[in-house]
Amino acid sequence: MTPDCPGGKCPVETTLTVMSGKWKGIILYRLLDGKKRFHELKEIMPAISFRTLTLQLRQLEADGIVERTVYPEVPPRVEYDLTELGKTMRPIIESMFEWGIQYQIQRKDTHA
Amino acid sequence: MTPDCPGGKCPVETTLTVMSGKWKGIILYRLLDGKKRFHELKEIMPAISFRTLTLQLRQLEADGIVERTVYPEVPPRVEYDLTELGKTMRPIIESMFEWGIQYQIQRKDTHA
DNA sequence: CAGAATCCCCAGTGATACTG
DNA sequence: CAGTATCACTGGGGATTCTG
Repeated sequence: MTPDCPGGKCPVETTLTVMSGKWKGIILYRLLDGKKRFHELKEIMPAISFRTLTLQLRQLEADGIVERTVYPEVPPRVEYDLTELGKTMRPIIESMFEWGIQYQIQRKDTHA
Repeated sequence: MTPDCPGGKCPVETTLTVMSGKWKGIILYRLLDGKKRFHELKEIMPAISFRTLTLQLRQLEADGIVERTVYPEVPPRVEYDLTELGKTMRPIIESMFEWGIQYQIQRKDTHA
C-alpha cells in the first residue's frame, strides 16, 4: 500500500491503525489523566459493551499502548494504564481534542 | 454517549469520526502539500478502489474538510483541496505522522 | 477523466448469558 | 469484579461494469 511513503507503509496509516476502532480514541483520552479500572472505564463510556471494551483494550495492549495489571485479590481488580509508548500519544490526542472543540463550534449541525 | 465530556460528545470522538475511514488520514496527509486531481490521488494510493476514494472524498467534503472543484472542460478535470477548516488539521496529521515513524522504529514486528 | 450503479463479503460491533 | 462464549447484524469497503 502507498508505496511511496517513507519506509514502506505511510506513518499516518500506521497511527490510524493503532488508534482506529470506535472507542480507542476515547479510551486513550480517558487514560491520559491516569490509570483506570475496568468498570471505571465502562462507567465513563456507558454506550460501549463489555465485550467491545475488552477487545479494544486487548488490542491496545497488543500494540504496546496500554498496560494491563491484574491484582490477585478477591474480588479481582484490574487496572489499565498507558505505557511509556502510549504516553507519547499525548500530543496526538490533545491536538485531536482541541480540533474537535473548534469543529463542534463551527458545525453545530453535524457530529454535534 | 460519553455524557461527561464537555459539550456533550467527546471532541476526540468527533475528530475521530471525521478522520476515520480506512483512507481518510492518508488522503488528508496527501492534500497537505497542495491540491490534487482525482486520478492523482488514485495513483498515490493504488490499493484504494475508485468507489471508496469517491466516497471518502465526498464524506470529507460533506464534513467541510475538503473542497471539490469541477472545471467544465473536456475531458473533465476535478481538483480536491483542503478547506480552511481542513488546513487546521495539519497539527493532527503531522503529530500522527511523527508518532507513526517512531512507532515503526520501535515495533518492526507489527503494523510495519 | 471522473465518476455512478450494482452486487457482495466480512471485520467490527452489539446483545445476551455464563464463569472464576 | 472482570471478564469469556456465542450468536447475530450492520455498514464500510472491494470488484466489476457502465456513462456523461
